[in-house]
Amino acid sequence: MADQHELRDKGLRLTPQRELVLQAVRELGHATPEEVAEKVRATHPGINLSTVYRNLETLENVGLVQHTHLGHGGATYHAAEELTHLHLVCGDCGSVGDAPIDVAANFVQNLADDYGFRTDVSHFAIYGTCAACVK
Amino acid sequence: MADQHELRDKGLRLTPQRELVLQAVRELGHATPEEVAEKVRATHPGINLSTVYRNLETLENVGLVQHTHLGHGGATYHAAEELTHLHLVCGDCGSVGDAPIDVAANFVQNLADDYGFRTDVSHFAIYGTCAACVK
DNA sequence: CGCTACTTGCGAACTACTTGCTTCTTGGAG
DNA sequence: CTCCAAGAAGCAAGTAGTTCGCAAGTAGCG
Repeated sequence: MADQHELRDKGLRLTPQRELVLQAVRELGHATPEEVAEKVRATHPGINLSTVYRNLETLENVGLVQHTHLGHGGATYHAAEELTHLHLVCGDCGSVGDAPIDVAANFVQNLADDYGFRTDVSHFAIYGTCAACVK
Repeated sequence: MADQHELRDKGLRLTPQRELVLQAVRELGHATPEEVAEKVRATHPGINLSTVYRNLETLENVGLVQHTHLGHGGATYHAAEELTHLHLVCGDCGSVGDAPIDVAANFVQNLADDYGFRTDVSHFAIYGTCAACVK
């Protein structure tokens, strides 16, 4: 598995727990640490919450996962491969929709041109009201 | 004061503490509940943190202040009058810059057209790297 | 196969925020 | 001007989410 490479290059190991955490993130799409832990417990009940937290942090350093703020305060994790969309969080119903990252391309360009600011659009959710709740 | 109106219309009161909280938010531009509390304590040392939290919530319901997520998890409050800009948070140095809301106009329009999503751009910070750190 | 450094599990500690309860205060009514 | 009900403040305990310390376990190089 290529993942092993990413880890070992930094002197890290691919432990069963770590593998499970990564797999859980990939399957869940986006999930809070708590949700990841729950998922992992399905196949490995003894895993500790702090292990999940540590592994998410580790995997993030290596670049295999990334976190996003969806608003409630807690971070939400993604597999790095999926980071091609941004999140539309509805303040009314709480749903989280996706949109391809290029709807923001123009916006990102504006910020780069006018402020020299290099934007990571997917890091924060976009807050508003979804189509269903607007009605 | 007009504020009194906004409050009383909803059966709420204008207490010294509430006034101070509002004033602190206005003076600070944007601040975490903790920072507001600290500011208020300068002139009213006995104020309780929970009072600040409750007042921020109350003032938000009335529409005099609004909160934004800047990322660390805690909310950040603004006076409603100042909500005409969005926040550029730098992941490297942690600085928070402002940008007029119209740089996002295009982006907002895209989301509205393609997804029927009504965006509140200022609610979440825009994450990235500021000009100074890009160098 | 053995060793060493990285990891895990677990409990306790922390931080940021919330809630319950009692006492005090605001502000409209009399 | 005084009274009173409802709202608000203060305090303290509670909760959620996350981190830390340390002893025991284990991946993986040699």
